[in-house]
Amino acid sequence: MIRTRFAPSPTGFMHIGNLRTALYAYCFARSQNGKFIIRIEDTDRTRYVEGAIDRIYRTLDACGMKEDESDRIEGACGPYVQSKRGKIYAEYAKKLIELGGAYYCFCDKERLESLTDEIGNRKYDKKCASLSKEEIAKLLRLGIPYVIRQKIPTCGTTLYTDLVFGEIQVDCADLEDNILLKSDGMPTYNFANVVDDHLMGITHVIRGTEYLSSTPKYNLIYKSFGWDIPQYMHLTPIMKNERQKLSKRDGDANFEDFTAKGFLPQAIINYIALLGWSPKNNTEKMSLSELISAFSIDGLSKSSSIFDEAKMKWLNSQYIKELPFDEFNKLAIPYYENSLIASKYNYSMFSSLLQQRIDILSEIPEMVAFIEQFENFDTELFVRQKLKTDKVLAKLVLPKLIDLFKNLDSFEHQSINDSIISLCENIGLKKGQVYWILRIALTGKESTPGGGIEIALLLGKNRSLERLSLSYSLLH
RNA sequence: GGCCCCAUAGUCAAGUGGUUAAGACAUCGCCCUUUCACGGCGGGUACAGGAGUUCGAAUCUCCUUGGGGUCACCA
Repeated sequence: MIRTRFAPSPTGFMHIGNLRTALYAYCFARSQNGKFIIRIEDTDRTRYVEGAIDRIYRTLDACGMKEDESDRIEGACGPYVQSKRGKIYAEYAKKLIELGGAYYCFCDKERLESLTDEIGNRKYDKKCASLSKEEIAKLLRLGIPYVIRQKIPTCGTTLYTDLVFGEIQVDCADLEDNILLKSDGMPTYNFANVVDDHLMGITHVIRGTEYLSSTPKYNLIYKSFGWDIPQYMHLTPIMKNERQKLSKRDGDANFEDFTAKGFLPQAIINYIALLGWSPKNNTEKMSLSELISAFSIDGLSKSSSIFDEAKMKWLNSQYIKELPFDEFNKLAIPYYENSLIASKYNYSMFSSLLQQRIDILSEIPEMVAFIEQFENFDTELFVRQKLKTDKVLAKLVLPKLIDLFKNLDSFEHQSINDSIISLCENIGLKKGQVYWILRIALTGKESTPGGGIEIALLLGKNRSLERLSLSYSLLH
């Protein structure tokens, strides 16, 4: 049985890169009829952020990824929060010492710092590795603070096969005797991840490449214990540009910032799935369940990829377009409420125009602002080379449009259209020319959520007339 | 700096010794049209550089260059 895990640290918000790691682990497990486990890695209490765990679950829920075991879903391998597993680590650390894979270290901070070299790197010199049993017992009795360090062979190489990168080989001499158990009794990642992955029966470890070259070290621990080593899939980072990882600070890498901006969770999931992985058949728009059935390890990329919000926007627009109208309208309401038209109109009129022409929901306020906002605008907008319209033509047409609107019996789409057509015939202009002038005169905007008639209908007869007159006066 | 890893267009990416080097986003042009948008059609743009191996290399090897990761009582 395949078992994968997502093991985030509750140190802040849910980063897009983390989400993608979770997504791959989830898809891989589901595609193999395996289990997906969530484990909270909170052994560093100084970095703990209140509410971060909730955010992790909230994000996973929003994306539709349901775990099989976690702190909130009972499983056989709990607890699923590392801070609640202190005793387990202590016990296994002792055992590892007995097995010769670790040792007590009593060196204090000052001594450790004295080991720092010119470039600022520091490597422990294994001083305590040669302490005798008696010395150790004595120091322990004296209550000297200690840590437990991994005992790494002084020579030889260690290697493993990563499922995406292939064979990775590292010289033991390049590895350090890392701290496994801190002086506060808590384990470091170096130890906790090994113990937990083993105890939780994880068969495939899926995580970022920052662990690619330290994995041999972890494998040494598995070997000391005589445990089976899991399979590894290391994932390349998502970059902001060629040289920087997606930054946490800018708020552009945060899942909830994206949803607040009006990105749909399924679009986000879909987009990030494609960053670093591609399906065999090249399809791009895929639901979570399609992602699961298409997922395969050999589609994983070895090189890092740059996050491109423009493409995610495009995907988002695809999802928006296919939403049932009522659902779109419902999602759009908060954005209307935050706009100049708040509680003044029947929002669904706008929704029917907007659904086909926005990429993200947050474009809505700007798109509808013209309804309430009509000020002096640049009359150069009347100039449109393709249609051969200009200010002179606008000056000619506007009075006729005003007359036309005044004399309209019924103010609805069909009748407006009919009279505009006959107007065009009378003065020998193309429909497009008149409509362009109408739309600009009504809105003062180059881009609007609808055409001239739609806008006129939204505004109503009186306001349309007001605006036409005002625009006409601007031409003098 | 040592060690590990990576390298196809502006971006994501197919490609695994023989292809006119896919596709998508973006961009540009045209068409449709009641503007923009939507939609349709089309264009330009890529194998980082250099040596090999081979009849033949984006694909294999080496070097160079560029980039990333790592070297914590952080994960």
